[in-house]
Amino acid sequence: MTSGATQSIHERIRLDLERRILSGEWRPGHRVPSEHELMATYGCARMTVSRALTQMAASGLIERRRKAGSFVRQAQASSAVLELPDVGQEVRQLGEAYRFELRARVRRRSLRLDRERLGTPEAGPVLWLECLHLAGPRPYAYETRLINLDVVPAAAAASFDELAPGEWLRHHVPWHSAEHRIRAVNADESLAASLDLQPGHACLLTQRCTWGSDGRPVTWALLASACESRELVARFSPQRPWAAPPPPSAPR
Amino acid sequence: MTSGATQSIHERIRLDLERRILSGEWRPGHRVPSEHELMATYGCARMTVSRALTQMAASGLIERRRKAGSFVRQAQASSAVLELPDVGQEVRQLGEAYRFELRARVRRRSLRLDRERLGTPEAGPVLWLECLHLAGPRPYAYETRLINLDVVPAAAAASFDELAPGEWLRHHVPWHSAEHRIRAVNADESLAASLDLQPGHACLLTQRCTWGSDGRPVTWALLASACESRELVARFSPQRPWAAPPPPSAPR
DNA sequence: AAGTGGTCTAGACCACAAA
DNA sequence: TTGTGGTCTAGACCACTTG
Repeated sequence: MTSGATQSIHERIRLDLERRILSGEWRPGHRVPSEHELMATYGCARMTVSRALTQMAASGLIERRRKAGSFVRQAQASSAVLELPDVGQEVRQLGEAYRFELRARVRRRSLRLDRERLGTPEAGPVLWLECLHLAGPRPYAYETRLINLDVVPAAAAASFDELAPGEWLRHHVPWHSAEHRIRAVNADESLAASLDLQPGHACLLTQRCTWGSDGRPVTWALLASACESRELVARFSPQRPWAAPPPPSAPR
Repeated sequence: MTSGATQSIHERIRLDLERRILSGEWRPGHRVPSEHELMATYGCARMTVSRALTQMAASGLIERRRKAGSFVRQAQASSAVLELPDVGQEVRQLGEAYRFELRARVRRRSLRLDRERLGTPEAGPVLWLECLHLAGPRPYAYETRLINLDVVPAAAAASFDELAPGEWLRHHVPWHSAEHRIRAVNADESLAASLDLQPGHACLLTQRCTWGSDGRPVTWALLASACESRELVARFSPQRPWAAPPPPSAPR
């Protein structure tokens, strides 16, 4: 009924319950049948029912409370998944030729501002980079970046002529958590000159701070784009707020 | 070792494996031990191991292939969870008094532009709203909104004097998917006047389109704020990109 | 006290894909 | 062909928490 492909029992149960919730038939606060009731309804083992309910609880659709039961949660459209591709990918998806130019590269002991940006008290060496990303002949985004050489010493020797700093880091730092701050700004003279705009032109800024698996700050980056060049998209779907992105490629 | 609270076996297995991956010990493409090997390692049933691996696959950390095994996936820091609270909540979190003023309210047959914004060919009735959100005495954001009265006929009778339109909808429409587009813009004269700014001042725009559980468009909204007022934050953590937000309150 | 969820076991059968 | 994951069963014990 609901889909064409072969469907496991726990999947069928989950989709049945989700349909009732998403359609509004079961309002927030409504009590979902207990595991024993669902066992009887679907004629299956308790673990199978439990699996369906556990998934729904993980996705935030229901809340489970011992002795009380499972309840439909309040709608929570307050978070969405924001896609943040590499600048290069972004440009190529627009059908434009991508290239970048390294505009500045300074190795230095961290200044106070650097340490504030990285959120660390340690006064280690850092690498300061500025980089212009181009879509065809036009400037697309101006990147200023700080790399913590205490954490990524190899960056000091990187040439950044093939890979842009952001991509280079993604290839050399195993994994990380990150925080993005998005805001608008009127371009100052320096930024306007870099992006070939009039001063005052509205620009979109995305500031990213990244931490390594040990919690130490890896890099801080600010990406500025003219308002007409760049737009960010975030999507929310209650069906699968937790879903994994599709496999980009098979390993090996 | 890893945490203080009591820890289930599947959780312990998952954290063990995640630590190896996040630390870089197991690079992308590395083969994770098979379920049988992990059974032997941890001395538990296969279902327990399977549960840990299934969760990791759901979160995108590994990829599972029959006959081949489970493999560490490529790092994918390209998506982050963007928090998008109600404007009212946002203002109150800044420690300011929140109120809003309804500035326009028009019921009409949908214009062509309305249908484009809603993404529907149907020429049904719509409600056009404009609304100023204030933080203390200062304008905080200007909202323009279109509500599809075919889908939410009750909105025609709503007064919007207690609840802002966005909150009213969240209470009256059961669930939905949504798409957000974020960009910057120079304020035109009209927007500048509404937000008490100079024309040309950079503003952050978040445009939201929402669909009901049946896939029909519910509402389209544009929120504009002066660049210094508002900043969006998106976080990425490979540990739990799929994690449900904490329960805000118990149902009932 | 009792109902509910949380977890676990020791099997089982099957589908799939790589060797 | 065979190892691997995907799913399921029919129990079990425990913890929690509400009635």
